[in-house]
Amino acid sequence: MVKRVTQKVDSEVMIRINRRIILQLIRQKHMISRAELVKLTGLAAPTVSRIVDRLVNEEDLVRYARIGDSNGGRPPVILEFNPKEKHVLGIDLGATLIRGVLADLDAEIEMEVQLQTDKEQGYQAVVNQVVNVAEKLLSKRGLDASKVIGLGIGVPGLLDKAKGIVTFSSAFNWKNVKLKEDLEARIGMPIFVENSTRLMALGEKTYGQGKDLRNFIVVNAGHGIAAGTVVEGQLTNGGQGFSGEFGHMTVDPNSPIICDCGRKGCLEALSSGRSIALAARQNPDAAKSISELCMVSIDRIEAKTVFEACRRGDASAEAICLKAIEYLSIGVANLVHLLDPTHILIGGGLSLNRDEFWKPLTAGIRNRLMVPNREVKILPAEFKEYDTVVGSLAMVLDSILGLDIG
Amino acid sequence: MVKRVTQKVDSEVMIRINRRIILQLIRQKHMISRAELVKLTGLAAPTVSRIVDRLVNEEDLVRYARIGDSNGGRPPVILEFNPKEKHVLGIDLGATLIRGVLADLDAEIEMEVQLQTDKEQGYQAVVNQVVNVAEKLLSKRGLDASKVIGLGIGVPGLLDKAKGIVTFSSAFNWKNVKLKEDLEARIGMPIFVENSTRLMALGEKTYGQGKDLRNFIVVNAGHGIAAGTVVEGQLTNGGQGFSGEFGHMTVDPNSPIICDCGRKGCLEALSSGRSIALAARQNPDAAKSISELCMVSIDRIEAKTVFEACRRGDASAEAICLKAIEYLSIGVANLVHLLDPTHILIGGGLSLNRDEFWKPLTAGIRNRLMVPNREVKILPAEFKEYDTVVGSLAMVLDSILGLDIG
DNA sequence: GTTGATTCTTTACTTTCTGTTAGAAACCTA
DNA sequence: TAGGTTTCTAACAGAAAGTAAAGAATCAAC
Repeated sequence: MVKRVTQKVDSEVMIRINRRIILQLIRQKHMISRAELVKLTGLAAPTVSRIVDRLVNEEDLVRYARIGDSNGGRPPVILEFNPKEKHVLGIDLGATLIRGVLADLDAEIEMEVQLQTDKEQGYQAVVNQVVNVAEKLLSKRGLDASKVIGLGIGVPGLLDKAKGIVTFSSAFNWKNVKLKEDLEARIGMPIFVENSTRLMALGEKTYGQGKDLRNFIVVNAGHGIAAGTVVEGQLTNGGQGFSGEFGHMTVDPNSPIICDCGRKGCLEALSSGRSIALAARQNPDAAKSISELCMVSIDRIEAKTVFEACRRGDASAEAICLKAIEYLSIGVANLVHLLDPTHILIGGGLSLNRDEFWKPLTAGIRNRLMVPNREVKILPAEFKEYDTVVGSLAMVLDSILGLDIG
Repeated sequence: MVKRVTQKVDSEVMIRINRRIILQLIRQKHMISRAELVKLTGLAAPTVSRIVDRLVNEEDLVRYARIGDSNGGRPPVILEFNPKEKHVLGIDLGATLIRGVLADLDAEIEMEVQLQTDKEQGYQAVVNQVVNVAEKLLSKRGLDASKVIGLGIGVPGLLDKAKGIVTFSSAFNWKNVKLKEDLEARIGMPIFVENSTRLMALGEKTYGQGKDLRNFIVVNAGHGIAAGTVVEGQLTNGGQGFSGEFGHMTVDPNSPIICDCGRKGCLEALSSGRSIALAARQNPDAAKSISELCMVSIDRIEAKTVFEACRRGDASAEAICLKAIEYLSIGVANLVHLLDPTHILIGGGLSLNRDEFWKPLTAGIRNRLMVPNREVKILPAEFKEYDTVVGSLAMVLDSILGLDIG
């Protein structure tokens, strides 16, 4: 067998690409007429009609929604993505929280289930929890698996997307677990596994702030730290699917703090929510004052608590937060210099804080950028804590609708 | 005017892509038959023949070279990229050296001219030098501009490729100079301007180590430091064309050393050839011992000298080199975690040193990588000091041959 | 040498896309 | 109701790739 070099184009590829363009637009614009599709794609009107016809009559993916308002002549037929009675499941498998959602084919969330992650009990327990969440989502609506086209799940860690194997996850302490296989055996539908941060980027790219952007980065600043990068319109996977391990960027080689990965000075060990909580708990003065101010016991102090203390004017908390944010700014500035994105979207738990997080961060980043790079826009991720889940929906829909191919 | 969203595909696009695939293969494989093209592309034989026909008879870009050896049947006609009497010019505009080459359409270098860069005299003087180099390359062969399809030039710094404006170059102290325009006025042929490091990556991708790779990074470790990244087969430009400013990654925020860009702890200020030379000159002990050992005056100590002293066993020189290399390893490891390339190619002046550079570098990088990322291969760039020049040839050929589109 | 198999290339024809042109359908304005 | 506008469709043309089969040039075997 000869190894093909590049993808040739024949009429089959041609129609597949044009079909994809049209399907993408219908999905993105939500409600759109054929006339508009003609203008946006540059395709001839009969071509658009033909493709839409097939999507409506053969593939059953699109439907005629209603007659639109006239623009001075015959009113357009408005098309919409066919919600049918089909649904998608998306799960964000976080270190502390499992968030599952049921959505329609427009990725509109219809129901949500949350569960505290019980990771201490090991891998099988977590798998059980995921199955549980999926079953709850179905049963509450009285749906069976046949009404669901698939389940997308975002996991923090390194993984082999195609095989659905989690190669390594420090958050869960997993090595080479066959998550896709194990879930497919329990849940009767196609399962898609991907890194949570890359899913955040995919979510923003498909439905959020990144819709019309070609170069942007989503920074997931939460319990851990990672980045999803979109370069020239493409979500990057890296050579082995490990792209985005931003948290293990060394930002201070002289730092005494050792990361979970065993190395010194990792961004994640200096800026993550986990590290902020740790710093507060381990500093007796800070721990005492934060604990008193926010009325939680010292071993219950979380990053959120530290930021709250900061907001209430606690100096020791502020010092901890500013230090962490400073390192994060260094890391983000490094990203910008390297990849020159037009936008930086920041999500994850930390991004849910207000000025006490955002002001020093944006200022810190800009201070560290070379002049021309300062054009970069720094924004909160659109879907906040739902970013990964929205991305997991996008992933399933992309696969099923044939939108993720060449 | 409506903004198009994605590129539609019609028969014109179809033939353009297939033409490009075939042309790329002919260029890459150097000598290839239509039968092989059929196998490699998956296109039908008549399709390949038709496209090749056009390339031979209408476009005059390919020619029948000779009859190949039989494989048990009718012997194949071997095609080659048509060298005709056409040529390309490539220039590497370095901070210390201007290297110009004349090459055939296979990017085989036919002649070379070098000039010490006279950047102290300002922009116009450098433009004059470039014109000079180009004219020498032509006149020595008795060629006139009509025999040359274009000139590609690599410049260290940020630039707007399309307009050919160098936005900022610290090496030359230029701001917003219209290099393309100014050169086109003096040299009667199309001029293409690009960042030197991205050209290194393009050179490796087109003709070198990166030929069959989809995710790799070329690190230019020389006078300055920068990186060219190829992600999913695409050379990245970034949102504004500023991608690759690896040298301004902060690797030690507590370092007292201030970079040309005004910030502290930039990789370039800690690891570049310039910084190594500076460190040696400014440390009295080291300067004295290196100067004596290598028999050069202190103000003539360059990075090369320091490495030589290191090779000859000078401890102070070794300390300086190891420190610089350590920072470089940190930077490269950061790159790997972020983008997960399969290969790292290292070029630039520093890479021309031997074990005293490579051993601590590869060891340092691997030490700083998380386990699964250690699969990455670290290799010297194939074309060494000719990398940028080869890339500039590739750029011109790509543009002229229509290979850089869609 | 002649014959048959093998490999490479071309010829003639089919299929399947998109595009063009013209006209029908459905609305607005006057 | 008439004329203009926008949207959509029908019929046909054009262009590309593909298929099948024949032709061309070799090798191998008798």
